[in-house]
Amino acid sequence: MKQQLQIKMNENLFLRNPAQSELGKKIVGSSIILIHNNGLENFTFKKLAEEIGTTEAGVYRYFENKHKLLVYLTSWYWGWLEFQIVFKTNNIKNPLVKLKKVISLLGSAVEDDLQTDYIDEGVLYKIIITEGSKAYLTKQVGEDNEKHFFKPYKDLCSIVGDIIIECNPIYKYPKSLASTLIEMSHFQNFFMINLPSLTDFGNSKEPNDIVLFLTDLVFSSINKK
Amino acid sequence: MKQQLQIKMNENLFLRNPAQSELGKKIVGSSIILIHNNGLENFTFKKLAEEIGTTEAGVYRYFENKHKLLVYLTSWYWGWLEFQIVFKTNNIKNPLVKLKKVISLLGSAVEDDLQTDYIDEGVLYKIIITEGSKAYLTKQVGEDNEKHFFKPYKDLCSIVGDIIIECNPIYKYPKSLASTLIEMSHFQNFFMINLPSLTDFGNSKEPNDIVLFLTDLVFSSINKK
DNA sequence: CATTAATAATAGTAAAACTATCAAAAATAA
DNA sequence: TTATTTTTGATAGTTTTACTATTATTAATG
Repeated sequence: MKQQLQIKMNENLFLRNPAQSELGKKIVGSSIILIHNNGLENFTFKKLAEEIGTTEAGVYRYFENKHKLLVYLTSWYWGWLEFQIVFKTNNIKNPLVKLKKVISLLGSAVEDDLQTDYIDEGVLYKIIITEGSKAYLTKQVGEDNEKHFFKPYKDLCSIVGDIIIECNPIYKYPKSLASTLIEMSHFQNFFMINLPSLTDFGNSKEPNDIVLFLTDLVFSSINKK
Repeated sequence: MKQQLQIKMNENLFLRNPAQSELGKKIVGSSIILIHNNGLENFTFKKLAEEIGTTEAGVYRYFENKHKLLVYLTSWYWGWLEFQIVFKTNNIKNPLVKLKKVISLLGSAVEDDLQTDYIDEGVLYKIIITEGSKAYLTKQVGEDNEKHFFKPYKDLCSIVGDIIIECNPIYKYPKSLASTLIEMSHFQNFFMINLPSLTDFGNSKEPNDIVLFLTDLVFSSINKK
């Protein structure tokens, strides 16, 4: 019997749980592809409905609107990434080694995880880079936060922050360094591809160079005497 | 005769130059207020037209669409900030002192600059924090970049990168550190206000704490032996 | 004063973002 | 297995957004 990874999602993000039906899974899976192809702004529920052979109303039965769907996708991603990080650093005792591993997991292109059949994590990673911050850069961030929509993201930051503290218990800015690290793993990637002069990796276009930069950035901060 | 600061804007951002007419100035000035009040997503040309007593068509004569207007506003801001930075660090010889000054200019709340009558820089700063990255986090970033829409932002990053290089000529990531610094001066501010657990300033809510964090971050990186 | 250019007023279209209804199909429970 | 509930498909409709077009009026300029 093959195991399936299930990410527990906030119930307020959807009207009907998309993970529990074929149509729901198609909505989630195809929305990732379509957002990647069209960009969030040009992605519509109508296009999505056509793509998967249902109607607009069919999509609306699962998600109230585009914003909730985006928050759902980003939450799923952060939950998935937290799992990856916890899983893959589980046996590492040395916090410095652990932190290095985290940075490389954050920065390297994600390949499709076969544990989840209907979601292509590689494409999801790409839309998180371009569209991810739009989930919280809104007027309703406060309300959304009260509904715990950003819990997976905050949990991940918290885990990274805790590792930083393990590395250096007197470092003053573990949370801000963690959020900086996570945000920059995406932004430097976006810049490298799209606005290369904002980075030092415009020529190589090598994701691992970002990992080296972030490693240098983080370890300089926490190793300072 | 009182001096007016004019920021030179890319001609492709508008259909008619808003800086050269009363209506144009009202469009720019009020759009800042309305985007701040409604958020970019709920801001429409219709609301803007009503606010300033013209019609939708009136606004469309100046800006092709909301995206171009946003890019215009962000460009204006980066151009203005570059001017502030160049002006206020002009007499500083020591690059370390200069860099510190830049960080504090980036991180501190902007007060209304009286040299520009129709733009409230304080409010503009706030919308740049929340909406600024949406100017380039789009599907058409490549095209927009070819039209040099992001030149003011790139110029600013370049100036900051050059100061970093002056501080430490062998530092390997001046451009990425510059873009990290600039992005984080906004993101940490946004997080501090809206998602405080992602920062170490949730209690104080003091912008200057962000300056201290960023100063520590940058100087740790460039002072490493 | 004549000409050109900018604006206001009005109207209209296409698409996006929803909501509602009802019948058919599928899942589930008795 | 049938009865019941749930989910989906098909269709239709509303409101708002994002735009374009037309013409008369007003303001600027030569």
